[in-house]
Amino acid sequence: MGAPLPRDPIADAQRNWERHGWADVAAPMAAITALMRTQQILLARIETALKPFGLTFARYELLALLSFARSGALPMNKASALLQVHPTSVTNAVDRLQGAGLVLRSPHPTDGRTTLIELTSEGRTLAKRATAVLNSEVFGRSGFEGQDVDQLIRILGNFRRNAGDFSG
Amino acid sequence: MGAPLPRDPIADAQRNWERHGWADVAAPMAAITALMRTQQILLARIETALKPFGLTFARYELLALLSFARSGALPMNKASALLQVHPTSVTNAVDRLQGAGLVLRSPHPTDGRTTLIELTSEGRTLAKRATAVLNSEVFGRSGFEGQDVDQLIRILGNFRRNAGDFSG
DNA sequence: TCCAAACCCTTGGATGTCCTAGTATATTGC
DNA sequence: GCAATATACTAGGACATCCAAGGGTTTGGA
Repeated sequence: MGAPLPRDPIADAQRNWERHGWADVAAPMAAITALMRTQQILLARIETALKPFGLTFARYELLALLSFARSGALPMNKASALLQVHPTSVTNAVDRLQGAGLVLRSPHPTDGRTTLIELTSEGRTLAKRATAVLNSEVFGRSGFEGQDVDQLIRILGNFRRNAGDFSG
Repeated sequence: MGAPLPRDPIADAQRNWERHGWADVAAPMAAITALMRTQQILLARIETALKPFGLTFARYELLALLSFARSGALPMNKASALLQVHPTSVTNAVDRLQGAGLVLRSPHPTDGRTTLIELTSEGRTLAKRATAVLNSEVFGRSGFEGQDVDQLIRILGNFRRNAGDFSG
């Protein structure tokens, strides 16, 4: 977006919070704001890596999820639950993936309400190639140190459990 | 979106990565995926808290930024740089805030290219009230433990510096 | 001086997310 | 068995983000 700022704007915000008498919540405010910004940076990296494949992160996630399902197929509602996004977002992603020939919709054998998303062979191939690039260009160069990765997994895992994402 | 899942889908993904021979990047993948999901949860909480004020997080951030500027005014490009979002996103936010009477555009006194965003008194009042609610309902109940907040600030701060957000 | 390059903001288009509402199919209870 | 309730997916709309392109303003070098 531009050259680096001379100072960390989030640290400045934290100081502003403290100066205004909100010292008790200044640190969580800073942590949450930093998390939002970090997500933005990482998402941009991921989208850049996926662009050559004509994929976005949302579509890639669905493709990857399907590729790990033994049968290569999942009901839409199951995909929505596992990806933890709104059902309409899955509909949107499937529309586009289907248009690109990477997945197809098929009726559920026993439940007429349910639609199965099936990976095509093109979809499976593309998922594999995209994963290789993501692994090498994004996850392999995350910029997080080894111990920090473990800390993040622990802290964010606790948070997500408390937020009701999973009960395990 | 629904009931908690019986198992953590991100931990499952991490196991899938390891099982497919990508053990070297499985942990960063899990950390990054968890970060994306956490951002989603936090954003939803923030948007819920701001809804009664007719604000979104993007608009709130701009309002808050202005309220900390001594003069209560900032050039659009400065706001874009400090919030670290694309200039068009600022245009969009200003359009809506202006429509709500919370800010107004005024010409820069010496540079004809630049537009200043000015907080109105309604804007200043609303920013104050919205901040109070965010502090008590979101930041004050973040769900992160004290030490973890410090860890997050440190880890994400290092990441953002390495990513070129700031040089400090 | 003067014109090209740099900078600032806005418009238009593509994507993704969510919410609300509507249609179709299953399940449950009387 | 049939009506009421629950579940699954989709259509339409509101927002936010980014990119590409365009028009106006400044700056700086020839």
